[in-house]
Amino acid sequence: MSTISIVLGENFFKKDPQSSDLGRKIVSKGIIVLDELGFEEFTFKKLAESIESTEASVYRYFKNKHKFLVYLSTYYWSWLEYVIAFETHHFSDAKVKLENIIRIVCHAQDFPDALDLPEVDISKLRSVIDKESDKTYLNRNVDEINSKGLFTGYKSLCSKIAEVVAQIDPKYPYPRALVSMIMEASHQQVFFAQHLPSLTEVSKGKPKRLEEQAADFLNHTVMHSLK
Amino acid sequence: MSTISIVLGENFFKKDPQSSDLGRKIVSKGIIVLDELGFEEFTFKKLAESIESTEASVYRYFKNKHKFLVYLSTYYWSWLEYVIAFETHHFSDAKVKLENIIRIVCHAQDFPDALDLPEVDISKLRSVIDKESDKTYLNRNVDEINSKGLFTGYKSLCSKIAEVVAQIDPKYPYPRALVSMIMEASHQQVFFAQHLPSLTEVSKGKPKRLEEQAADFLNHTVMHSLK
DNA sequence: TTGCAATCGATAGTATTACTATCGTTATTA
DNA sequence: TAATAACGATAGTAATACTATCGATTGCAA
Repeated sequence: MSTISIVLGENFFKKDPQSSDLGRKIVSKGIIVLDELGFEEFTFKKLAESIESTEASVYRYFKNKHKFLVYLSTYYWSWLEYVIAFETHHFSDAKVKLENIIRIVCHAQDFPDALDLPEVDISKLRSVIDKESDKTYLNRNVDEINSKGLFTGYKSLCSKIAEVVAQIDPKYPYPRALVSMIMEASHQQVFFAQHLPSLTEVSKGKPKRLEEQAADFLNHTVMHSLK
Repeated sequence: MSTISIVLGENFFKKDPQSSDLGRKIVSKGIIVLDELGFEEFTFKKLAESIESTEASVYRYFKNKHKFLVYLSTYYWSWLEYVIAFETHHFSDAKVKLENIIRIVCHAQDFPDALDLPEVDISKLRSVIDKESDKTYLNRNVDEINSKGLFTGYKSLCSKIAEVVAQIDPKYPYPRALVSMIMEASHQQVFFAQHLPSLTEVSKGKPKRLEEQAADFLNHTVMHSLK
């Protein structure tokens, strides 16, 4: 048996949280507390209390909570890129491949346990990403953060998907815009279904899961745009 | 000559900012300061200083800065709904109508001075909406805020556009999802062009304005999805 | 014109946030 | 055995996000 691990560069932290028990606890419990409180209410002090450590110790690993969110987001996008590669590399037909990618992006299908992450509850992390990941870049310091390479996880994932789009229809003029739009929509539509249901047909009252409904909608949109 | 005015209900404030000079100043200067500092750095104290008033006075009008953002957002969506009605009511062909609506939503075309707002710099307000409006609902209190009717401005606008979509293609299964997706994309794509250019073909290096390029992309997407 | 209410500035005060810094103990490693 | 790293404990600071009170001005109504 094996486990995978996502390794992030040193720009993402002050001290690598994967290098110690405390660090791993900060990440795994941080996801849970962040999910419960939301980014605005979340503080390092509250996280520290929940793991019976101290504020100062958490600050040894991350400069501030925004950087912590960037770390978690990149961790998630890197994992997703790996899952997509693992699950779709064998599809030769680009159309089928893209359809599956979209289903994975939406979490419309299960993935094998081998792709689980040690210590990290991936569905909680996904929940955090849905609600908070936009805040990584909806920020006054986007340009500075971007210049340090902290968005490469997301950009790399989008690029790879855009390449598949371009394979299907090389003349389509907006592969990257289309991909970034559906990436955002993949969590927005589920969020809307849960909180502002009048904004979407994705709905709790239907037989399929919200994630599957979102994937159906996005696949419909993408396939009609192409070729 | 005439000016229009957007009137919001009393759930949006503690004291109606349109009822006094100070209130109007809070709104008009608030937009500017918010645009400059970004939501996280923005405080009522800084706003108060910039209009030579006091923190306590600002708090007399708005409970907190999040409510202030909700006020501004609703103000903007209400204005936009009015502009759309004014500028597109004469189109009988639903397709042409939708195309124009999308151009207006993206700010891809000018509007007559008659639709200007007194005391409010609409392009600055638009800039604030682009960067910050998602934070109105990406929030732990979405459900509470929604239950007080504070998102009706946005929901109403989306509904009206979705109706036009349904007119064009009554069998299309996702009119509301499509509209909410492109509403979000209309500011995201411009934001990406400015800060994360690898995520979109909308680009500063092209002859058309970013807003026009975004409108072209969204019109392409919508028209291929329908019928 | 007296008086009342509303408005606002001025000031003060509190709890929490977002950190930074230092110190001492314990565990690890060389 | 000695050095070092990791961490908990504690303290402290500036800013934030408020709430509360007081007094001066202004307009309007009896």
